Amino acid sequence: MVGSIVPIAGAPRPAVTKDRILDAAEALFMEHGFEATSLRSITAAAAVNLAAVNYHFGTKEELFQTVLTRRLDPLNQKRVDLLTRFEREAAPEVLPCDRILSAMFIPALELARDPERGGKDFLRLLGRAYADPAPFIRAFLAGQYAVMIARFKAAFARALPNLPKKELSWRLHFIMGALSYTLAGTDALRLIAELTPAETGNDEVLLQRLAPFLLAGLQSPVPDIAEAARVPKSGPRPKPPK
Amino acid sequence: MVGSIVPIAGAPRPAVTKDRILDAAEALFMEHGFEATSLRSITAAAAVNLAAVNYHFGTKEELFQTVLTRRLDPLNQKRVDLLTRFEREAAPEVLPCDRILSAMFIPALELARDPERGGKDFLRLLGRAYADPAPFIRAFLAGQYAVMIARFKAAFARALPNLPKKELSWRLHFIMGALSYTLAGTDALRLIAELTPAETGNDEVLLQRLAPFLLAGLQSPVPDIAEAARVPKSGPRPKPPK
DNA sequence: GTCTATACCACGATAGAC
DNA sequence: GTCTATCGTGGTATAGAC
Repeated sequence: MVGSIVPIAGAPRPAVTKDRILDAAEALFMEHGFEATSLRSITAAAAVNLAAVNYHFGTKEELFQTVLTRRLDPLNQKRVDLLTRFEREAAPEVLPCDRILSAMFIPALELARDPERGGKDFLRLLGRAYADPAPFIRAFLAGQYAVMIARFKAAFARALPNLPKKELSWRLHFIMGALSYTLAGTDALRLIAELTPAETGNDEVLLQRLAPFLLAGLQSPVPDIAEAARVPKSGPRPKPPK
Repeated sequence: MVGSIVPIAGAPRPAVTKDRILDAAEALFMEHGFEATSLRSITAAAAVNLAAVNYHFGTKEELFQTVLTRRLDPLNQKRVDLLTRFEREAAPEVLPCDRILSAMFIPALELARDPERGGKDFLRLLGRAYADPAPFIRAFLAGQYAVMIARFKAAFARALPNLPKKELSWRLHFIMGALSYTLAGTDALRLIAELTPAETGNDEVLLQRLAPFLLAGLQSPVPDIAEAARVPKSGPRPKPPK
């Protein structure tokens, strides 16, 4: 496996082929998405041979997964660790929702501010991957997130004992959707909201605004779905006589 | 233009080449996404020649845009019309937030229940397109949504007079994110939330749950961003002494 | 105007030489 | 480990048949 034999000289080898490919791939995947990024452009940017990708990673898909795992594994681990720490600090009381959400957001904010680990660009890539229709990407992310989501869901269930489990599942789903979409960046969509690039470029402020928004939805009363299931054909329901 | 001269016989011409391509493309784009769908698979499914796409639509991108426009233009027009109608019915009082959200959701629900117009499958395609990183898709959708979003933003601004315009822009952005992600379907992600396919398959119930969630966030008090801007390095802020 | 056959170049992947 | 050569498939363009 990698590193079974260390290099003879511990000198500062700037970047081995494998790392050069990973760095170039992260930047290009981030900019153009998975399908639109060619292996030829990656190997050209990394100044390595085309076949090196196949040798080190197998397929383009495996390369993509490696790019994601490199950052995502530590991120989700930090989230779980931070949640555990918050819960212990709050014990014996139940950790409130806003603190649970903080345990999800704070590690992401730290990552966004650390250019050494990819910074906000990686969060953009992650958000895009989260919305990608490619089955292999969806299956991969489901596995990556499964443990973290289960852990956070249990924490929310304790904080919201009156919320049905199924409703909680939906709300977590909505939260992940809004979060990933927001992190994916806005590009042309920022025009829709009439936000200037300066306002959208700061991920910290962005997540600081998103968290209260999601918190309010999470803590809202349970809707009566059974009654509202039949939607009138564009017809107004509580219409006043005038 | 199309239809400048009607066919000599008004017979039920089942499907001309152009429509056959559009129908096949819609189904395949929906199933595999834009990049992963080949023109050869589309023309094979439509039983037309490969070059017919180039003749009728120019490029693959233009074909994709045409597929989207066919459903999206009427959908957004209905949303604006319904909002206008609701506002007139509520006059002279200001239309409340939940009614404004209804004007966005009801036409989408009707579309989801109409297989003749693509049904829920089209909404899935739309949600995926909304999250696609391809620049041409983002720019296209920004243009498609610009008028509708501006109209709804004005309505929300009247319903929430104390909410700063900038905060409202953000919240609309979050709403569009959660909505598009939810409509895009869940596939592998539904495993994260531990939802069964039967529970996720019903778009009506899904949107009925999403609307109250978003409404609560939309109406939540304005957060104090200035003070919260500095996030501690994983450090707990309101930590009680123990 | 419509449609077809065909050619072109870039892509991901792989085998085999070095 | 690295490289060259090559294969099948992708989007695109065009010449020409109906």
